[in-house]
Amino acid sequence: MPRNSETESSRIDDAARAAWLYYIADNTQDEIAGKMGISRQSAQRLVALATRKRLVKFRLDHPIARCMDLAQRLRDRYGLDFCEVTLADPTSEDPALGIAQVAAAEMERCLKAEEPIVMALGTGKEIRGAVDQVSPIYCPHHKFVSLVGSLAPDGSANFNDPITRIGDLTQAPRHPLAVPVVATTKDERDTLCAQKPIRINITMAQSADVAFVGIGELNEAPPLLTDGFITRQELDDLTAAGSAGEIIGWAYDDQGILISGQTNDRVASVPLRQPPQYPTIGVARGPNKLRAIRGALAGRWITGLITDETTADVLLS
Amino acid sequence: MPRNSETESSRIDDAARAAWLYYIADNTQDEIAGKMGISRQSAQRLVALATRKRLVKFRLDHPIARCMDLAQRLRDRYGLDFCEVTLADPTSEDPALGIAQVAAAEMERCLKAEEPIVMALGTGKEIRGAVDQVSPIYCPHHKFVSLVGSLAPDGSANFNDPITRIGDLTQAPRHPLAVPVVATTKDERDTLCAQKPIRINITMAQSADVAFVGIGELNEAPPLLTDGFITRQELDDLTAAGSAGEIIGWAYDDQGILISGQTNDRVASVPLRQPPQYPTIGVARGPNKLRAIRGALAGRWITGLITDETTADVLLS
DNA sequence: CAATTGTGCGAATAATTGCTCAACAATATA
DNA sequence: TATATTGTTGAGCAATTATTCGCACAATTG
Repeated sequence: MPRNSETESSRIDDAARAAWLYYIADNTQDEIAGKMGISRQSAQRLVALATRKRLVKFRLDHPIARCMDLAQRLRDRYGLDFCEVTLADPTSEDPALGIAQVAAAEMERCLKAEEPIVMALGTGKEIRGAVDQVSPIYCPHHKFVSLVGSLAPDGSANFNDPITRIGDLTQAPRHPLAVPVVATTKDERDTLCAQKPIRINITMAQSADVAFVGIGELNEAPPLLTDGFITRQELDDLTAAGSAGEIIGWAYDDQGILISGQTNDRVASVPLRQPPQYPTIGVARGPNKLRAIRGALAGRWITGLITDETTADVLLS
Repeated sequence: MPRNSETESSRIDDAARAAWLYYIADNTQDEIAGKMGISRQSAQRLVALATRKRLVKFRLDHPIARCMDLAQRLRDRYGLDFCEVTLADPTSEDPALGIAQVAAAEMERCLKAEEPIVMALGTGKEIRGAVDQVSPIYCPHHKFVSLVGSLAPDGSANFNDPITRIGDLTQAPRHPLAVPVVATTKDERDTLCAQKPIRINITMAQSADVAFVGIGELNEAPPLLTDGFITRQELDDLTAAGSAGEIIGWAYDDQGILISGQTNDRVASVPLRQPPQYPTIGVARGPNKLRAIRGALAGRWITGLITDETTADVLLS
């Protein structure tokens, strides 16, 4: 337990200071220890803390020829307005590795706009990871709106919502959707979505200026299942109906056609348009997402894609 | 000598890849070696190359309470519109350490503007260091103009000019001043500045939207002297006349009043206005710059300041 | 009030990274 | 063509960094 909030925040300050001395001023941890009057180990811990808490951000500014080429070919092949391909680490399991940084850079680009914009966000590890990489920018003139319910299955509000986080970073108004991802019945969904605050948010989301969404797989253990938003039975039914993937809860097949009935009747997310009315960037990578990404591209659910080298390779093969 | 440009650029690509695996994907250099099919040492060298070439950039996103406070007090005390204070490493000799990163972030902020702007730049290690930290952004609608001559004393064009560099990064038009910093005689200066292309650039610079300038000291061994722009005799004369510092070549005293005559009669830089007609950010730190910074503040030559903790401390004491 | 728990600390040690050196290959220069 | 020059490589070694462990301390809990 933290001693109190003051010591806690000064520890973070110290961590930032140590990390600065380490990464920017190019000191060794021994030197940092000397300058800050602490032991070498403590210096090491502070630096590690700063990176863990993402106080330091690494950015790689170099166009890798191969990635540029893959992105161009993906744009051409799938008629995308926007595509970025990042490097890949075939070993890593992290679904957001690399693409989070790229998505964050693109989000930041959107946020610099002088005129107010509405940015719509989905959920998932990729979007959350991207938001975590966004640098604090003061832009209270923008608005953030959630495309998908942010109530956990137990009904509690999810404070790890990307919407909450990016609102903090920008000090801008945020509009989470205070509904579950999937309602129990169609009627319940309709009732929930008819509530005035929810209606307002959905309307806002439908006229957003840009959206960032994850692309969910629907195979063995998709996040929708493991996070308890749908049951094993529902997943099996979706699979049997030919589901290839989902975007903000809407399941579609390999051709990108929405699955009729099933959970789609009860999803409380913002309705998707096909093709989208505004730039909609899909953020996804990894072999288990391939089918879902292909479906999303086939159905023109997205106008932009951020993925990695290996995924891009397969999508083009 | 590089084998040829292809191997050269692919080496940089490899460096970027290695650095990505190291900093973003969190691999050890051993793992990188394995994945890229090279020896551990080569992996180490690639990572080092990437950092040396500034392909990887470190950014610290945390408001250090003390720095925020110092900045606020500097703004209040000297009537600045803008002030940022960064951490300090008392040990380091690097005149641009830390402030370069902050200045780069501020430059990037300016560059996001949709409507075209003209950014004016001075010279010196601080400005050069800042420009080196700017990430490539495609913004050909902006323009960059130099406030000070970019011809070396031997008459050769200086390709390390910040203007050239930032023009490359943004793919925007750049307007260097193809004159020496200090002409041999007043007449020569007048003749040079009367040339049409020079006149055009000076006019553009005078109606810029923002400027970033270094603040030069005029003590034992200022850059103006060591780079051969002025002679020892000229420096001694300036010192005797009470010079405290210089901005883009214009020398002023402790009250910020321009030194009359001397090199100021022959400086081929853009004339300064007092106070400036547009945001003018001074970028400087370090004990040997204190007098120069104080003079610049007293004379209201700048509307903004980027400096470090220890310098800020002394400026406020 | 004692037990528990989480957290930070230093010491020791393991892992990783950086540096120097000598050999060598490619290119430029005489 | 011979010879410098420049830059790259791997090996071994030195320096730096990360991890583990046991202990101490403060806050919470029973």
